[in-house]
Amino acid sequence: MDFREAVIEALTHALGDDASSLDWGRFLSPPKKAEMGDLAFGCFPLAKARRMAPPQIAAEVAAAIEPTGPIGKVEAVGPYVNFFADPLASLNALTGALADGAFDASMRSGTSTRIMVEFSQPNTHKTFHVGHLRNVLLGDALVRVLSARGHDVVPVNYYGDFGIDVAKCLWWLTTQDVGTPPAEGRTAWLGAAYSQANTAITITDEDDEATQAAKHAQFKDIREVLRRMEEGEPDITQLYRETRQWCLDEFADVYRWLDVRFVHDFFESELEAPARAIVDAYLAKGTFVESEGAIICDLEDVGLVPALVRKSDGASLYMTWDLALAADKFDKFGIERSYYVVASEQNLHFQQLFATLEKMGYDRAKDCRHVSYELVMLPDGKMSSRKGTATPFHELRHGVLDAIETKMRAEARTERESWTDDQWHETARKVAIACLKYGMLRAGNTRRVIYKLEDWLNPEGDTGAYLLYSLARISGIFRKTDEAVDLATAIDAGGEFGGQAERDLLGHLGRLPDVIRRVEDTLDPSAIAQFLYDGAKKFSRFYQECPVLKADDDTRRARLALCKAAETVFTKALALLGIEPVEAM
RNA sequence: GUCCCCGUAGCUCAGCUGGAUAGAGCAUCGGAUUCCUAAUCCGAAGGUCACAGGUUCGAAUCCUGUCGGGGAUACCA
Repeated sequence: MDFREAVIEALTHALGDDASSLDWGRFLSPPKKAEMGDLAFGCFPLAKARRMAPPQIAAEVAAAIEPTGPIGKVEAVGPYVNFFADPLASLNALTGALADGAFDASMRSGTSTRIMVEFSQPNTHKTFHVGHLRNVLLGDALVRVLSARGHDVVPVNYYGDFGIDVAKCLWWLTTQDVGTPPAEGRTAWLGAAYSQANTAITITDEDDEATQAAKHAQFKDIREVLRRMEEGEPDITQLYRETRQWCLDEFADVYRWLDVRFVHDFFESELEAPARAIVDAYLAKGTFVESEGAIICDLEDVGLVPALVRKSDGASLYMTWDLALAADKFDKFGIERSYYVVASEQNLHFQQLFATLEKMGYDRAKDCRHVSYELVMLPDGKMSSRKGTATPFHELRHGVLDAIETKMRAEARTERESWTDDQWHETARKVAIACLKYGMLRAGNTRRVIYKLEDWLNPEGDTGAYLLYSLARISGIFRKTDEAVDLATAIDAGGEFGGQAERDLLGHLGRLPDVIRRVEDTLDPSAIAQFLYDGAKKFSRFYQECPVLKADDDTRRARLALCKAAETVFTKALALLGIEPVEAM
C-alpha cells in the first residue's frame, strides 16, 4: 500500500461517517512547506457537521491516528492534520516503481489517442531567428510529453515556401548586385534580401510623388516575378528551386542540431490547387458565400467576424490553405486530435478556422486546439524578419557554444583533464542546448520572452546549465564508487536516512507523473521546467548536507538509492524537454 | 468600439482545481571549500499581489468595474 492510500485509510477510520462524502483530491494535498510533512488534510469541510473549529477537529483526528507502515508520523498544526511518510518506506516505494515500470505507467494516460502536432512552420527565403526557436522547442516538448503520456503522436511541419514574400526575395536577387551567398547562414542571407526588398518598396510619409510612383512600379515588378513563378518560367523557377532548397537544407540542419523530428512535411506551394477546389465546392454548397466581391464563411452565429477564404481578386490566403491542410490531416492521417503551435497573434485566425471547419461538417473540429504562446521580444520591441531586426539562429548557436566552451576551459577540473576535443565539443553542445531549451521553455506560454544574450549565457542560477550540473554531480558520485545500486532491491535499514533534505527530495521526485498529467491539459511544458529546477535545488541541498560515500553502510546504501532515483527521474524529465544529460561538466 | 493575453520584491518570473507566515533566480550585503564537481550551498534585506468593489468561514487565485502594457479586429502572411 502506498503512502497516500494509507493516509486515506487512516483518515477514513478516524473520521467514521464523516469521511464517506469527502473529496480526497481536494482536501488532501502536500503542505506548503516540506518540513510540515508530506500530505496534509485540511479539516475545513468537517467544521459545519461537527460544529467545531477546524483546529480542534485537527487535534482530535491526529490523536486518533496511530502511525504505522508507510505513515511515519502524524501531527496537528492549526486546522491541518499533517502526515509524514516513513522515509525508508517511501524510498523503497519509489525505487520499486522505477524498477518495475509502475512509475512510467503512472505517467501514461488511460487511453491512447492519435494526435497531430503541427509546429515550426518556417518560411523559406526569410531569416530563421530566435523567435522561431520558441515555437520549435514548445512544439517538440509537447510531442515528447504527449508521447510519454502514451499517445500516438504525429509531429508535422508546414513550410511557407511560396507567395509574394518569396517573390520579393527573388526580385531583389535578380535586380540587385548581391554578391555570392555565404557558406553558412544562407537563409539569413536570403532573409536580408527579402528585408531589403521590403524596405525598398515600403512607402513612407517623406516620399515625394516620383519616389512613390517608382515604388509602385517596383511592386508591379514583384507581382510579375510571382506570376512567372506561378507559370513555371524556367529561369525564375530554377532560382526559386535552388534557393528554396538552401532553406530546407538549413532548416533540416537546425532540427538535427536541436534533435527535433517531424514525420511529415506539408508545403504551402502544394496546397493552392486543393484549396481552390475546397472554396469552389463549399461555395456551391452554400457554406461559403460571396461578399463585397470576396468569398467568406459567415460566422456571426458563433460570435465571430466572417472568415475570408478568397480575396476579391481571386487569390487565396492563409485561411484557404489552412482549410485544405486541415482537410488533408483529417482525411489522410486519421487523426483524432489536431494541435497547432502558433503565436498568439493568430488567436482569432484559429477560432475562425475551427468554426469554419465545423460548418464544413468536420466533427473533429472540436478536437482541434490552438497552442497559443506569446512572442520572443527584443528589449526594445518586436522582432521582425520584415525589418531585419531579428538575431539569426546560427548567430545565436555560435554565440552560446563559444561562450560555454570558453567558460569550461577557463576553469580547471580533474574530470576534464582527459577529455578529447570531441568530448569538449559534445559537452559544450549539450550544455548549450540545455541553456537554450530551458531558457525558452521555463516561461509559461502566455508570457512574453525578452531575448537578451547575456541572460542566456549567465552561468549562475536558474538556467539549463544548473540542471545539467546537478545531474553531473550525481554521476560524479557513482564514478567514485564500485557499489552498484539495484533499484529493484528494497533496502531494509536506512541508518540516518530520513533528514529534511532527503525527505524533501524524495517527495519531489514522486510528483513528476502529476506534473506531466497537468501538461497534457494545459499544453504548457513550463511546469516541467519548474519541476526540474525545484528538483535540482532540492538535490543541491541534499548534496551539501548529506555525505553519501562517507556515510555508514546503511545510510550510504539508502542515499545511493536516492541518488539513483533522482538521476533516473531527472533524466526522464529532461528528456521531456529534449535535453540530454552530461556525465561531467 | 469589441475580443484575447499580461500587471506579484529594484529586475526576470513561480504560485496546481480558493486554504497554513505569498516563493525562487538576478542584483545588494554577510557567511561556508583539509570533505562525493563552488556553474554550489547557507543567511540578511527587499511585497498595500495595479486599483476599487463583490462572492466566501477564508481571495494573489473566482466575479464585476477602472487604470496601465501588449496583441487581434475580412482582401499581409
